[in-house]
Amino acid sequence: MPELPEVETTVKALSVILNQKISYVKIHTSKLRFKIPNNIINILRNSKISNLRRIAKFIIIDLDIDYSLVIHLGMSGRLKTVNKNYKRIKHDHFVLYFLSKKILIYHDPRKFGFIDIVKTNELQKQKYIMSLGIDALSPNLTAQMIFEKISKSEVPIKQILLNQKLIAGIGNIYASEILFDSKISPLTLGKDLEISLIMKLINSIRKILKKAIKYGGSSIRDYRSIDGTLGNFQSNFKVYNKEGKIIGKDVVKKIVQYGRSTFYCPKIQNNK
DNA sequence: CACTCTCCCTGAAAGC
DNA sequence: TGCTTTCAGGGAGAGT
Repeated sequence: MPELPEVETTVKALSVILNQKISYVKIHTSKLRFKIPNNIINILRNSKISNLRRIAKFIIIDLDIDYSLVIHLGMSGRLKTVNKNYKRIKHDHFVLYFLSKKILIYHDPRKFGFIDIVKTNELQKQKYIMSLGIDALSPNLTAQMIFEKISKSEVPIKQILLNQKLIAGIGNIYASEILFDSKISPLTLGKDLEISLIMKLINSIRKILKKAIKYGGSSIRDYRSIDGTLGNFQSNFKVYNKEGKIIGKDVVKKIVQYGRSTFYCPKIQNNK
């Protein structure tokens, strides 16, 4: 599932299309989470990729014509590139053909992702970007900042971590992994987290996400295969999807919070 | 505004 | 075996 590390890895891998000129755009399915804008074909055709970046879980592909292509992978979205001889497979929804014969494909079985085109200088005004909190890997993220926002919250920390308005980039999988690493119970309410624990939490956020990027970076060698991005990560999960696994004197337990599964070790994650 | 819940979608896995 | 049901997840939007 694409969370911050997978998006970061994808953006890095996309460097192969940097400075490339788009020659042809094909929309196979316009109805994703939102409809792909009609004008996207005209804007993209003949433009050149000038920059690639990530904002939270959004992939931003800047063009040389002051427009930016915005891609969100939702939960099953993947981007893949091929050099030529592309043959469309099921769930390939959007395809960019480059003058160099390289091809970029957006593939998304569940269609939870979306694709948008906006003027680059209006990107920050888009509601999906505007509402985002500080990036999970921002060096400016401080415990004080988070403490001020959650010190009255009755919401459990697991759910707080998923709130993109507060901290952007963490999804359901890494939320469990981060809490396990910081030995904080997912059930702890925001208001009950002392600043020292928030500092610990932030350390774990950085540690886990950076580690995932590192592993993602090594698995991305196989970027052309669709499932390549996730393969190597799973073996690194300590608790996610590991219900019943014995860790020390504890056992991984699965609970459901706000309709999302949470995996944790009740004895280890006791906030001590 | 802040919070909770439902829904979108498909494929994999579990259930029968 | 094969059909049916359940579950997974990011985030918008509705409801409270």
